[in-house]
Formats: sequence, C-alpha cells, structure tokens
Amino acid sequence: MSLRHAILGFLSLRPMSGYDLKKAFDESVGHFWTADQAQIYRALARLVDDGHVEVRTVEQTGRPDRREHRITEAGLRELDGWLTGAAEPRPMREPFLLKIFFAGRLAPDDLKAVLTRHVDTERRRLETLTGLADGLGRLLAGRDIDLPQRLRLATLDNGIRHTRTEIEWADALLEQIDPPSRPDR
Amino acid sequence: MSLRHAILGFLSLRPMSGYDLKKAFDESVGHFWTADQAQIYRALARLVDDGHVEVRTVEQTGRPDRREHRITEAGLRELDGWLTGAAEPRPMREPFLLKIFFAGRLAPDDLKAVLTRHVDTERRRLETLTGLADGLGRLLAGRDIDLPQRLRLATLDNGIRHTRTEIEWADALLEQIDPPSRPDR
DNA sequence: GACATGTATATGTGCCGTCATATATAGTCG
DNA sequence: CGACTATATATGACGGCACATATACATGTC
Repeated sequence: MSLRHAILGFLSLRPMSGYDLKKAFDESVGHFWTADQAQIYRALARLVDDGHVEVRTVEQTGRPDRREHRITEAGLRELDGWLTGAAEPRPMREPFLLKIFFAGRLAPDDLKAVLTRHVDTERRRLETLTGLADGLGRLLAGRDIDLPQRLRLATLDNGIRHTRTEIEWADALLEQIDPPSRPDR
Repeated sequence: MSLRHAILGFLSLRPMSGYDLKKAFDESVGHFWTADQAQIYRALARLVDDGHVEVRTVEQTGRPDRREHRITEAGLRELDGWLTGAAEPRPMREPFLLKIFFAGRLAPDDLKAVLTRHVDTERRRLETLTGLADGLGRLLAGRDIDLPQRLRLATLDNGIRHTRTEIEWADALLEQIDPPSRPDR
C-alpha cells in the first residue's frame, strides 16, 4: 500500500525513473524504509494504470534509455489524501520481542548473550544514525532550514530516539536478570 | 518466518489447538504481534510436515473436535536455535515516518493536524499499555516473579518506553514547527 | 423464534514483497 | 584481457499475509 504513496511522494519532488527511485529510497529514506527494485517497477506500472503517473521514454546514448515518470494532478490529489488521511492500521510485528517473550526456557547465559548481541546491534545502528545526523548538521550549519528539510531531519531524529530507547530498555533488562553482585553490608 | 517460531514458542508451554493459538496470540503478545487465523492453521500444517509438531484429534461432545498440537524434540531444537540465533534482518518499514518525510508540501495546519492526531493515537496506546502493566502488577504484587514472567513484563515495558519516546518526539516536532508565540522583550 | 456469539477447522483468492535472472553497453581495476 | 561495477528495465517464481467465506452445533439475547 504505502509503497505506491512513497513513490508518489518522491515524484512530487521531481520526475524520476525506476532506477532513480531505487537510489532515492536507499539514500534518503533507507534508515526507515526499504523498497525492492522489482516492486518499484511493478508499483510504477500500477500507478500509470491508475492515472496517477505519466511516463515518457528518454532516449540516451551510451546507456540504456530512461523511462521518466511524472506525477499527474490525480496523483497529487491521491498523495495529499494519503498524507492528511488517517494512518492505515499497520500490523505490529516485533520479532525480537517475540524472542524475549519465549526466552524463559533459555539458559541464563544464553539469554544474556542474546540481549548483549541485541544491544551491540542497536549501538551500531545508533552510530550510523548519529553519523548521518552529524553529516547533515555540518552540511546545513548556519543556513536557515526550511520546513521540508526540517521534517527530513525529524525522521532521522525519530530513529535516533527509538534506538536510544531500545538500548536503555535492553540494558535495564540485563541488569534486572543479572544483578551486579554487591558486597554484603 | 517468525510465525512458525512463535507457534513453537507457545507449544513449548503446552499443547494447543489452532483456536487456542489464535487466542494466545491476541491475548498475550497482541500488543506487539498480530497473527492471522488462517495463517496459523497453514503454519501448523507446515510444522507438522517438517516434523516439528505432532497432532492428535481430541473428540468433544457438544462442540467441534480439537486438533491438539504438541511440539516434538526436533521442534524444541528448532525453537532453541531460533531463540539463540542471530536476528533475521527485518525490513524496517515506518509508514508514519514516510508521511512526515513528504509532509513538507502540506499546509502548516494540515501538518499540525497530522502530528496532533498521531500524538493522540499514541497516547491512547500508552494508556492501553500502562493499563495492562498495572493489571499485571496488581496480579503479581507481593509474589516473587520468575524469569519467564519477568521477560513477559519486559516486552510490555518495551512497548511503553517506545510509545513514550514516540510521543516526546512528536511533541518536540510540533513545538519546532509551531513555536508558541512569546511576548516581545 | 430469529439472530448473534462462541467453539473449532479449513480453503480460496489476491496482493505484496523477496530473490533470481535476463539483457545491453560503457567504464574501471588489476 | 577478464572481471566487476554502474546504468536501466523487466519478468518469473515463490512465500507470507489479509480478508472472505464455508461448515456445524450449542448457548444466550432481544
């Protein structure tokens, strides 16, 4: 569902080919959304069928021709409807919490290992995200940041906050199940 | 993928029918995992094929017969492998962040409305979760809580923390884009 | 008496996503 | 020279998941 709307979102910024879109997804929303290449092309075909997008072939020399997709008026209306509309109820699925829910049968050391590995993964993710944020921060330093840019930064901030929360939670849980031994009073 | 493992998790606690499993999903992990009824039956069939689960029909009078599923030794090994194994790289997909990413084209009031509605939704979710936690807290008050129970509470705590984080983030963003007017000095 | 709800299992259909693969050319690296 | 990467689009196969629907009986409600 959302994939088509995401594509409309990108096409509202500028006309793009499927190839462009794949790069745009990976480079700009990659930290919270992944899109499969094959699926992008199929979604584009569907958007054209629905009249939300128009295509024209741009011939190129030395490289394959591009199929440039441009959003239509109907497509813009559809996009705005999605943007302002209610959130489609997304099915929550947290595989890691599922593991924790059933991890009572594990040996304590195995459980600790699972949690420690999780913290490591999340720490690495946090570094990636703060790295991205720092990079953008330096790039934009001084200038006044407009609303669209501010919103893009906000999506990054969201990831950073949730990653920090996840690390804090896992650390707290680790301490709970494996209290650091204390000298008796 | 995870659905079969989640089912193995439940069956490691006690033998269950598909109907039991559906209720177990909705009642105990419903706040972070949803499972479709049809999919549960298909997953069970597959688990039986793979030798991870055994079935026997329990005849009942006055109500339909139950097909009781019991985890096998191979199933337990599979479960433990999943529990201790590396997290399968789950594709991140945050539809709301996608909206925010493209929401720069909205009129400021529409954007504020989207964010405000989101905060409301998350606040309601927070109330649900804290309600659940309080209920469990009262139920377990005084007794000593064993590890499996502690882990189940931890999954709830995870949801509460992330929901709080989401609310804080959205509130901060709202203030950023709509600074409360201040009297001039 | 009709209708809804609970118990219980199962199939059909269609969408979406992932992975593999095909095709064609230009440039780069060892 | 051969292998790999980048540019660019497209299809086939397969699996998971959601939603609708079917069946059957008991009990509770208006």
